[in-house]
Amino acid sequence: MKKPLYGIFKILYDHYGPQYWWPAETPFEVMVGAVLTQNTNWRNVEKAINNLKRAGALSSPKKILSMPERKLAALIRPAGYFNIKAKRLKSMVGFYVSTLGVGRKIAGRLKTKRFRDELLSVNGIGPETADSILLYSFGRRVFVVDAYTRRIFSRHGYFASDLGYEHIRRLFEESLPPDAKLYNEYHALIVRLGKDFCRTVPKCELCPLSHERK
DNA sequence: GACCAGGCACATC
DNA sequence: GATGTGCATGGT
Repeated sequence: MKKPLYGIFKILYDHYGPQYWWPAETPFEVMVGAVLTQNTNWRNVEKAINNLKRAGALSSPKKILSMPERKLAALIRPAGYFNIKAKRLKSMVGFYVSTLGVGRKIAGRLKTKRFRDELLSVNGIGPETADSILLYSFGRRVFVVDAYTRRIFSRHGYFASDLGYEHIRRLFEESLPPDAKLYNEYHALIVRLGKDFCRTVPKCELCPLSHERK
């Protein structure tokens, strides 16, 4: 019998302690980072975010909207895919200003399901980016699934490696207490574990979960 | 020089 | 509905 997912959380938490996610100064910065980190090393994202900060582009969403796309792309160059991500940032910030409202008043009234659907309709925001924004920027109770989650838990036999995003998300949400703080910490711990051990080594004996393997 | 990193949209079958 | 491909930098 496999250890419950909540048990895995406890192992990780005992091993690593709190992760204090998301690494950003403001909720808006979380949203920008969520787009920039798509298939990209966080170190590269940090360089791009620092460029944006120096340019004053994170102090107000409208600065990003008024900035020429080429200039925006140049600033986020270190994060890779800079042309496509410049477009995605523009559409994401457009949504932030128009639909969510600058004071986030509208967002507060949206139910999470509706909020998620709205985010998914924005160009450049897919399931993981939407869920990262919902959880880490707005504190909504949504479990974030990423490549590490899929890789680690499929290797440990919890599901097939090609199981769909929504199925994996549902599995975690239905197996865990409904607690946004828990989801926050759990996803961060999974990423921490993935960075440490589960990159290219399928079975690493140093992994804190290795003794849980059947 | 190959391989990878906290995905997504779009084309094609 | 599933599968393949382009997007791009910087670290190991």
